[in-house]
Amino acid sequence: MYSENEIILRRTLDKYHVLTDEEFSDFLKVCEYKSFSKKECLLEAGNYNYGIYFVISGTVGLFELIDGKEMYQNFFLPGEFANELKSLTTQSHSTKNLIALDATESYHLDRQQLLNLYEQSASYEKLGRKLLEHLLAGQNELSHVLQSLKPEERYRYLEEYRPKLLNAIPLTYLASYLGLARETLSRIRAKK
Amino acid sequence: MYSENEIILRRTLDKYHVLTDEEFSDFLKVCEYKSFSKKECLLEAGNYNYGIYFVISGTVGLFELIDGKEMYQNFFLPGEFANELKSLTTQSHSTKNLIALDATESYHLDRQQLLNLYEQSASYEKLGRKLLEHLLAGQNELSHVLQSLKPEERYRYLEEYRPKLLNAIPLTYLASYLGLARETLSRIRAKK
DNA sequence: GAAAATCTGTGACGAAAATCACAAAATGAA
DNA sequence: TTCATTTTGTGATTTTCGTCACAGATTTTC
Repeated sequence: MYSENEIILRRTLDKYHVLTDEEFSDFLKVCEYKSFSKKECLLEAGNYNYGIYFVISGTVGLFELIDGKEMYQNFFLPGEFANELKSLTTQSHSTKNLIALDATESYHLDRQQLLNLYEQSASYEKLGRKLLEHLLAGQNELSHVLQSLKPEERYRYLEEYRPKLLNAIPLTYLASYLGLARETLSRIRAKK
Repeated sequence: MYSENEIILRRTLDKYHVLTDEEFSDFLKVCEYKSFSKKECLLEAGNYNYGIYFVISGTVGLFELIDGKEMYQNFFLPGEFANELKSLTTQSHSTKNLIALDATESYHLDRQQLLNLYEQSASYEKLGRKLLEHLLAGQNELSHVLQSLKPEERYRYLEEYRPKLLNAIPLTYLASYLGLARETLSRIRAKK
């Protein structure tokens, strides 16, 4: 009936709001399977943003080029929705890049088709709202970590709350995510 | 017909999604006018979170006590929705405080009544979703500022994108918001 | 499997920011 | 107004972290 990947997607959506079979079936129609090889861009700076990606397998990074350096602002693991929200909602060109950090499988959800869904039923609005609530809570927490925690505490925070990132992501990228120099993070990890 | 404050509220909502007169009228029913004197708490750490506040006049700060120090994580000015989202959505006790930094007028929007509205019409869901999109974009930006910008650049960011905060909020509180020592921010402001 | 590219570890060093300390200024309360 | 409290400015000192440099390790590419 449903493929393996479709079941994973549904389980993920269920965490936010349970769709009926019919609603989920319509939802699947806006999903287009796309795979990316390592280092391929899902969204490139300067380009228009056509939607978001549900990560099935692999890893996706969000970064911005600042003084020629790739500053990572977020990471998306399987079961998460990789996005660059600002350009998506304002319909402007993105200043950031979404890049596959490993070979990655995804469903692409087209922006306009998502908007159509929103008009179709309050169920999709609710799903979107709850997903956003979840994303915002996470982003609040990240800001807090950066505002108040010392380098070592930031690392401990990752260990405790986002341990999967430690294995999946090169330390170099994690450093920019945590607002630290690569060497500092390396030394923190070295002791103990 | 509508009071001054109700018109301000409506104009604010319109920025996200336009409600019909009837919808807005129902919306007003969940709004309860509340005023706070300076230093009064809208939400206290340890307490249950009963909703969000639309700021009519004054200033509201969101802070968390860390090692006995008040670390400010956000500020809300007139026309904004003061909130502590995590405890609101998870229905848990708040670890943070919402406090009036000046004499403040607000509408309190009761959590359960908001949930009822969501069930009533997709229009409210859409409003909530769009408001959340806006909040998330702002929070993404703040994280970026904290991840990538040096102290002086953080101050310039405030000057450029949130200049009202510079006047409305004591420098001491802004320092924690920007992840800096109070003295550092004072010196940045001193030169030039 | 060899070469290239990327990523990590580690020392030395310096710059930047945190901390400490205290005085001055501004604000608020009685 | 006066006193108390809060907020801000500024110097001296210490600490932390970023920067630079380079070697070793790991991963990718062909």
